[in-house]
Amino acid sequence: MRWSKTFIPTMKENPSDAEIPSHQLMLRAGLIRQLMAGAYSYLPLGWRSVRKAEQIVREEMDRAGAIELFLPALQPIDLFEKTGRKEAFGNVLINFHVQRGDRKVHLALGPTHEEVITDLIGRHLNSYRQLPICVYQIQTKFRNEERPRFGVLRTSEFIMKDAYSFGTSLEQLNTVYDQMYKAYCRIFARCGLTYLPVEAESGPIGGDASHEFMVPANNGEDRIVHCEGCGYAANLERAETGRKAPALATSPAAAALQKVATPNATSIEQVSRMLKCKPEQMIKTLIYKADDKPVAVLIRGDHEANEAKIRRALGAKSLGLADEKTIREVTGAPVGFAGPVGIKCSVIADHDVPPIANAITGANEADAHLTGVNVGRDYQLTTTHDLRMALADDACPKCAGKLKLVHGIEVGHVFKLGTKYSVALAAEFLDEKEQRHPMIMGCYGIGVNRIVASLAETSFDDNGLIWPLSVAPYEVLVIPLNVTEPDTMQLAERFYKELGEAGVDVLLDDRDARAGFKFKDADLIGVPLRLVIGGKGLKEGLVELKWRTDAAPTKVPIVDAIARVREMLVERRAQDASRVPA
RNA sequence: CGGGGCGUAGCUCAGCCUGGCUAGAGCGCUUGGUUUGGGACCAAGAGGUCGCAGGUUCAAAUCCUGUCGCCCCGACCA
Repeated sequence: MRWSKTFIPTMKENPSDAEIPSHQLMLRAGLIRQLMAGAYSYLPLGWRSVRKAEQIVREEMDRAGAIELFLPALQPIDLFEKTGRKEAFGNVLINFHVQRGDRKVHLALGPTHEEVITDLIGRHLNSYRQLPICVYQIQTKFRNEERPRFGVLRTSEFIMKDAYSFGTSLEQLNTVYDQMYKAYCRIFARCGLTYLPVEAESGPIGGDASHEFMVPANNGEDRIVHCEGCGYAANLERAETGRKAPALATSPAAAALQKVATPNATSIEQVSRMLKCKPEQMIKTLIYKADDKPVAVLIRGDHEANEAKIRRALGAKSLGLADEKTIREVTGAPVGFAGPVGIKCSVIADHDVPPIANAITGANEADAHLTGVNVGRDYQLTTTHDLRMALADDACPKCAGKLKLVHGIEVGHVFKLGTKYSVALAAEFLDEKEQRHPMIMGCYGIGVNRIVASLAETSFDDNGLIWPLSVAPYEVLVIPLNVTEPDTMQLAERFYKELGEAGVDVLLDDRDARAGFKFKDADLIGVPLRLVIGGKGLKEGLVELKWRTDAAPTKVPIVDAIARVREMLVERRAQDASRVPA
């Protein structure tokens, strides 16, 4: 492509709306433009990268045995009513009525396609002999983001690869899951991303039934816990800690239990300010309802409760914060004054609670707290659990190391669904004994735009983007220094033509602009390999080659240039490929 | 949805507090010339319903009210 014939609106200055690197650079390099909050146009350069990422995804899905198809973005609302997800999605589901003759039809724009695919497969596959099968598509998804943000990272419309597997057994599910997991590793590695597969919260199926693929980045919305020692990685909701249960002995320094007035102080922050104590001196008492039974959960004041851990510790199916009425019944006080001393329900505590000597907690009485609260004497525990969100420097659950807390961008998710959708939509098969069973499903998503945005977010320098060869919009940028010089231009045209014929993605900067201007643009858009023609070098029969990441160019004789470029590309590709797992 | 910020030329912004001639700058754009290896220089231009609506006033980019849009923090995100 010739620069003068395509559309690459680069910008020297950062648009004021853009704050994070990927957003700024994608705008400045002319990859995207915003249409409205949460919706972006992909300009030629940006679209080429998206398509390259998409193609890598496609190749790896095919390699893993998945079958590509294409489902409608328009979906009848009934499907979502059947699975209960109209409710579950709520506002996120974009849905509307359209007029058809004298009727109104209620439609939704697909936020994902579990319903559609389950309906389709359930209708047409009926026998265990036809299973397992894994199908996928690359489609635009629509989710009404309440708050779109971070440029292209969180939008209301995005391209997603979604795959769905259907099988007759857990073994079949596990096999596909494994294949998908491996395919994902290859995909992100091929895209040149630094990625981390992390254990994710997976609902009632439990175990390791869900992994998210994260790109560590400061601006990532997700928080993940990572142990560099053993490689353990999990998202914050899931992350366990290696803390041990402490002794449940009353502190020898236990002071007298005292009630203090704390009018209107209902939060840890308010109480700590009023009593001039640190939050870590306090016990936060949260009243939950676990399968409709109230339970008091004790967490150290400066810690954050993890509901999934609490649910698992209690062995409960459902868990939610209790309503005001329940709290009054259990504590005899309004919300904000709960404490373990004398509470009328069962109590479980996090490991870090009993070691607090002379703790401060609610007095189960309005406008009052207790000080000098000590385990064993004032409240009883038989054991403790890991009930809070992991923190940096917590012990690793898998080794002797310490956990690190990092932010990440979720680029992929693999998930064992089970039979939720196949039951709701009657996707059943007949086994060899003529018994009906719901199919066992898995789903596997990849945010294609997010691959590109994650690269922009993590691979750049002061001058602009730095693309890996595999996802770069063009592989080689040919820059004739002076397009009005016939010798220069003639050679540039020849290189452009020959590289193109050799299957290289080449961009020719044929603009009549000064050298410095073109170099700045070249760095900004980040094309991996730069070939410069003109000036003194040309008179000596030399041209210059430079990787985007090189400090200085190397001079190559004109006659060798094309061969050298091809060689360099081959070497780089091999180098990149060596980082892709088998 | 709660909190905060911002809407003036294609982009970045000044002017607004304290109302007053024809609304400014830099970059970009057009034309001509000089330049030509890291975002050149000179000259001449084009480009603005000051987000929109209403109000106050002799007079509104500026003050008031409403509204729309965008950004950030939080809540939410099978």
